[in-house]
Amino acid sequence: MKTRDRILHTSLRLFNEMGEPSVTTLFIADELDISPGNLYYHFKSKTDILEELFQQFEECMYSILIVPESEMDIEDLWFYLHLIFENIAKFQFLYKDLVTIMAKYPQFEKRFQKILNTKRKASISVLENARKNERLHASTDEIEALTEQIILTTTFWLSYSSVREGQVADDALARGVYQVMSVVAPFLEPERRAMINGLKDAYL
Amino acid sequence: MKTRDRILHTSLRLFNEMGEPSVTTLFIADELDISPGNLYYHFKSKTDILEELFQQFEECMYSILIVPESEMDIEDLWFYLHLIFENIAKFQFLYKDLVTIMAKYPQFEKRFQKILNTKRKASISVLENARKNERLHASTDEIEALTEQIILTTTFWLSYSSVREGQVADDALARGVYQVMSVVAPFLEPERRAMINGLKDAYL
DNA sequence: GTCTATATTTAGATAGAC
DNA sequence: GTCTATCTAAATATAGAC
Repeated sequence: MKTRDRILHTSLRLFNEMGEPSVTTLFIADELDISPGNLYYHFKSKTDILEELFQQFEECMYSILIVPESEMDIEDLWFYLHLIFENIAKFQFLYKDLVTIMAKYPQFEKRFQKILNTKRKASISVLENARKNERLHASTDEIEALTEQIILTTTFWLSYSSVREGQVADDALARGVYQVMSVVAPFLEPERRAMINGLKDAYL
Repeated sequence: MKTRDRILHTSLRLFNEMGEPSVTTLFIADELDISPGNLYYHFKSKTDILEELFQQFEECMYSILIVPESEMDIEDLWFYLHLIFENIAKFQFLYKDLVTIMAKYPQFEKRFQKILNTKRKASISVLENARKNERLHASTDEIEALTEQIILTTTFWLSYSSVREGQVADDALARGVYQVMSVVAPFLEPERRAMINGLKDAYL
């Protein structure tokens, strides 16, 4: 593995473990047993490391978001949410210090907003489709509020876990998926609603 | 107004407006047209300013949280959520950079967790009570998930607004209250549910 | 209580030898 | 590509005069 890639890899791990504001360039270099000068040979600034990681994040997220929309069932939703949450967990440093990072690196703000908007559109599309197929019973206002709730929960679930328990627990992802499903459940037919409530015993 | 109080007052305003990480002691002093030395005469460190503001926050929050529990109706909930959200907005700097601040000032972590736990207990108590009175139709698991959802939403609604729109809009509070109500609505009787959905037209 | 001037610390970044 | 040594800038904090 080349030094440049090791820097990216270790930076991501340290950011996720300790929070981006606590990780200095010197610390990254120490962790890799290389000199600060060497690190700055490969990246001209800390911002450049962030920029490359943010690009990776964007690519991962969009590759997930282009897939679905029309032919998604509730079982697919469960699986799909896992994909989203895994990607969020992979770049959790972005989410945990979201407001701080957006203030410190304003070049990311519009791009993150665009991802949120894409997610909102995907969510509304899936829910409207489920309504057409009579699997979801909700008004347009309810679908809008439900979408806000889904995006808010996916975005801040790891922050919430981390503040609540002082760290992100092993089952935080599964709990996040369950939590989002529990928001959708009340609008489903009784049998599907029971299925979601049953997921708690099966997975948590 | 004494200098010490002016420092607290202006610090809170600047933290809320710009985010705690962006506000230096020098900037606070400049804003007040006093010298840094004067600021450090009144507070021996930036942490001391934070400590006093956090205490104010705790007192405000607990004074709201001891009140209710048993005899609260859905109309009261609407009013009560406004109180909570107003207090959160008053100390929004804490919420917007929550994870960052908890990492930088670890002495606040347990105390914030205690507030979250108190809120959770209050929420469960109110919901269980509503179930007893047959105004809420939900299982114990559903009440638990609903409570998580309510706490998550109140805690991160301002962060979400701020990231989504680049700032906290004027109607962010009202939208937050509506959003929480919309999470509870599906578990209510049709007439109360319709009332909550009607709140959108009335207030937003 | 308040000021000016300065010290301390630390993170980010560069220069130049190897 | 990598190292050592060093620089700069910014933020926190202190000393001592008034």
